[in-house]
Amino acid sequence: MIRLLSQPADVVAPQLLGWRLVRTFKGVQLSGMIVETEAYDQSDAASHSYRGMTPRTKAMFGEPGHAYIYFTYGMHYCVNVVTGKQGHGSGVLIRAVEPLEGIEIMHTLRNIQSKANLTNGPAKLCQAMAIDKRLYGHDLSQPPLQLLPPKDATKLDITATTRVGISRDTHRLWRFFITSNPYVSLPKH
DNA sequence: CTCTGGATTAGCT
DNA sequence: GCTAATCCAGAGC
Repeated sequence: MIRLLSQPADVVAPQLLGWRLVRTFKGVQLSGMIVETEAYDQSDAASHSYRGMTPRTKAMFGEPGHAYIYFTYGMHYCVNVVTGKQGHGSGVLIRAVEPLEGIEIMHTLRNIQSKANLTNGPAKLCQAMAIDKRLYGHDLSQPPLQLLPPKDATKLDITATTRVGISRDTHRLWRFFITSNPYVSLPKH
């Protein structure tokens, strides 16, 4: 797993599709299959690591396989899997998962009335899985937040597009999702 | 110190 | 399609 994660973010991002994100929360297991990712690298002006290491982005420059979590728009958290070698600032943003276990708890954590999906957006899945800054820098090989390989080696049909919500380096095809999966954040694009 | 805008989302028009 | 919500990192002075 570390062998995979120490590669560049744009190489790792499509390969994390089909992996599971497992959160142990109050003794209950919440899990989902990763269906959408985006790559960010220090050479990329859209990345938080572009301007070098700061207290906020420290984890992106740390060990691969740990969590880089950031807070944005005054209310949302998003989670990345740190990639690349120690000292290189890169990571893979988890943009959507397909809920597998603990779906009722996720509904409670999301606290929404609408039928909008539970985990089809980077901040939505963090809310549904109780992921916030307490897990900043967490080693994803350990509970209470783990990244686990797919159970089977089915070859996935993957689509690559430009990334969502950025205003610089917009041309890179660094967003990856499982083609036709209903749990991606923006099926069209 | 002050200012700006963001790897977003829900709810309304 | 539009925008409020609501915090703080990063930049500029």
